[in-house]
Amino acid sequence: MARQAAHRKQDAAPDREPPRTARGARTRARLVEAARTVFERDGFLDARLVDITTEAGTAAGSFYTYFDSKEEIFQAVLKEVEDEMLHPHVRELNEGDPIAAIEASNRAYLESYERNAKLMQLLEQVATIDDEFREMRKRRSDAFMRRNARAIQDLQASGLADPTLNPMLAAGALSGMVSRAAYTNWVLGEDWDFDELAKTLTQLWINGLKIQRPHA
Amino acid sequence: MARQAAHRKQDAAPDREPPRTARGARTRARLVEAARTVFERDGFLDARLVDITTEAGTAAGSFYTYFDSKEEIFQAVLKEVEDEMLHPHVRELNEGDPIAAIEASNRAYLESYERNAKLMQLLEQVATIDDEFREMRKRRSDAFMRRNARAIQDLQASGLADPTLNPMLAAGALSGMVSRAAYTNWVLGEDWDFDELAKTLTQLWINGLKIQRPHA
Amino acid sequence: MARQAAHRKQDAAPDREPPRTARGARTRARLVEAARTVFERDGFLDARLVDITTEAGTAAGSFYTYFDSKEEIFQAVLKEVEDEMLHPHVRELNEGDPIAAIEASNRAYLESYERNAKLMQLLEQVATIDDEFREMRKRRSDAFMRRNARAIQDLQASGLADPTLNPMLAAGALSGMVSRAAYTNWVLGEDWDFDELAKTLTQLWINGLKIQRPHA
Amino acid sequence: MARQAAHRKQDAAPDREPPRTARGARTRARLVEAARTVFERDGFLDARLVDITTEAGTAAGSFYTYFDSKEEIFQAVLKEVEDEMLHPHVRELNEGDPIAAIEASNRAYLESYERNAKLMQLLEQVATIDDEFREMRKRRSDAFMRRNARAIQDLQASGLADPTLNPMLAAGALSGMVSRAAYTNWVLGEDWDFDELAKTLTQLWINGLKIQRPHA
DNA sequence: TATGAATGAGGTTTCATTCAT
DNA sequence: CATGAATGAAACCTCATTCAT
Repeated sequence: MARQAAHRKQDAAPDREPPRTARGARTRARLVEAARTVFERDGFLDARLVDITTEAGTAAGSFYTYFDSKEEIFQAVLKEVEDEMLHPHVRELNEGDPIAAIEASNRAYLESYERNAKLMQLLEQVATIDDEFREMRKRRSDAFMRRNARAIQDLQASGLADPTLNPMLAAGALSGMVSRAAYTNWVLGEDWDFDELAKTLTQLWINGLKIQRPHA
Repeated sequence: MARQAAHRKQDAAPDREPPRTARGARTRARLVEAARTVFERDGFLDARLVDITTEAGTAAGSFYTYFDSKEEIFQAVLKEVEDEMLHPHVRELNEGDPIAAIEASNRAYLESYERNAKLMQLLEQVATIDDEFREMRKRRSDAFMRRNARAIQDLQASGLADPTLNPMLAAGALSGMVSRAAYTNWVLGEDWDFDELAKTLTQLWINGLKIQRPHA
Repeated sequence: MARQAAHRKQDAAPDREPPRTARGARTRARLVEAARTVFERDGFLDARLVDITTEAGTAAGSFYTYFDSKEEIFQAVLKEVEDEMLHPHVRELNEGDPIAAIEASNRAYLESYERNAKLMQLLEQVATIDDEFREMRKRRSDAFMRRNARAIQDLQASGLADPTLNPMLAAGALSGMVSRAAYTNWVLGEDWDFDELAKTLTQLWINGLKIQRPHA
Repeated sequence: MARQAAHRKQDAAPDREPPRTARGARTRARLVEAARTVFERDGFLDARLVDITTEAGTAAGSFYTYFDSKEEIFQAVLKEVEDEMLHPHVRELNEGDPIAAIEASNRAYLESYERNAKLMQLLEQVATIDDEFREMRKRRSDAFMRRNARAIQDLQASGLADPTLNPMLAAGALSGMVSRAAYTNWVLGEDWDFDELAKTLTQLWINGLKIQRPHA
């Protein structure tokens, strides 16, 4: 296939079975690791399969023993690093202090973003290229948004947040604010101070929801 | 190629001169229009030069009479539609009612985004692909951010906004919130209600800055 | 293109590694042989890569498995036939009879030139086209010139050659005379008699240096 | 036509008639002058017709009002500078001192070569590319060779030159020696001292023919 | 005669994918 | 399972030449 068309939709991958032998597992693992290296270095588009196999120290043909396409190995890379890809969400919002919870959540997200900036940039790129991946990503975001929306609803029900806000939309918008700010800072290279950024985002989030400290 | 005369190489595109005849201007315009059609239909990556020339009804070679690359004609497309590409910014924040100004600004941005959703998606894609374009875009965003930051500072100085916020960061974050929400809605297809969205974003913006109505 | 990964660019060809399999070596050899055939038949400029791959019986793309450009495969052709590309030089000038040595050397050169006339014509052509190749060729000529110059110096020191001549320049000029005559005859098609030519050149060389038979 | 084939033989040019108007003559002259500039700067192969017309300050299409091909304008350039393209020949060999005549002739040739080095390089290039031009050049060389051969014959007849030499071959070889040395020096960039070079070549020529000063 | 844009044949180059060993 | 060479479909790009104005 010509290179320019490499990102076009391929037919659904029928969940390939895992390698049968230990050697196979090792080779596959090497390929996934190499793919991450190459993707982060060159971006998804500029990464050639042969770059990945070279980096992995395998023959070009071996790629197809484990993957059908660049998209597929990219999915495998993502699965490998799933834990590092956080979404901004407020954990345990109701337990104890909601403001502290929001702050902790934002800081955790920003720290993770900074640590994995190259990967996050990659995600942004692939999301603009590959429909399937874009939808996968949206599903994940939506899940987080719903979770945050529930937390907001709870606060509103407790009289601790602005009751005029649409919880779903507010959750979506505030999550977006944080992730966009992180993108601006570490992908576009805005060079904001980390603490300032965390503080400002948290403040805007809290102000935005008009969160008040619960009555003790 | 070795035989390529060295003196002819040009690194930076030295602002190609415009067509000298009416016919030339027409052809160029047809190409730019065709490019926009093809880009919006197929995306930047899948657009082939031959698609553009075919759409424009010219020979493939004519492309190079006016442009050197897909990137260059994309720039021309952008220039053509520059007015439609708004940035979220608050116009005339201090004259009269700042809340109304923010609301008007956000609505204008969202309307523009909705109208040009395909183009905005394209922008996002190209920004993840092409460094040069990414930087151009950042420069524009920064300009708007600074403008909004000044408006926020003025409000803070007048005692009408949360004085603890870093104006620059707040401006960046809130702009990002709006543009990210628009992206989520019209590119990722979130399908939020327009009025709800506008209202929520404005509310979050106002809450976020703790803006108060000026004393009459 | 902007998307070309920067780190992949290579300015100087970093000595491509040889094929790892026998099949690869065979294919490469077929390509080099085909290239020689096509170059000699069509000249360097008119030779198209597709002609070479067709002649070699490979796919067009296979060319790039082994070479980056027409220039590169031309170098490979030259390397293959290096032994046949003599420079006019006087071997073992001092051992025994210098006149016989000069004559033998000239005859050897002319015979080689005649045998490889097509190739020599090719060399002349490429030398006028490609700077890199021109310099490579000059380096080789210079080496031979220096060698002949030393021989001339020795003769001068022994009182057997005109001591007023600049050895370096004389060596360069006489070598040039021979190679130019060969070019005139077999490339321009002058159709001189081989023996006459060899005799005349040798005579002019000997006269030119005023070489005398050593005293027995 | 594709560029790579630009040097292929075109059908014989049927001696185009000269421009009818003064303006036409001026445009043609500008084109020829521009062609020389561009050819000397870029070489024959890398010169594009559009470069020439741009340099001449005319439209691309105007080229075909006066010439049919790059070859044709090249011929026109040559005609324009015919006087500067000397061949090494011994003028007025018999009148007075033959040695002085040879020296004068060689110096004149070398001076001309140095002055027009770029042009001479161009000649070499085109001679390896274009059959028609190669033959034209050979015809001219042959004429000079015959002239020199006659001079040599005269000297032999007068007992002033080595009678064992074939006059034609000797003339060809010695002319070739001089032109090759000039090429080596000013095209290949050997950087020999002019006077040394002239002296050496003359000495080799005289020695080669075993020329003796005529008896007064 | 001058203009400069339009044409398109013909080459080059890339690289995902296949396949014989 | 591993290898690495072979394939060929697509793209790109150039520029001599033509042509409408």
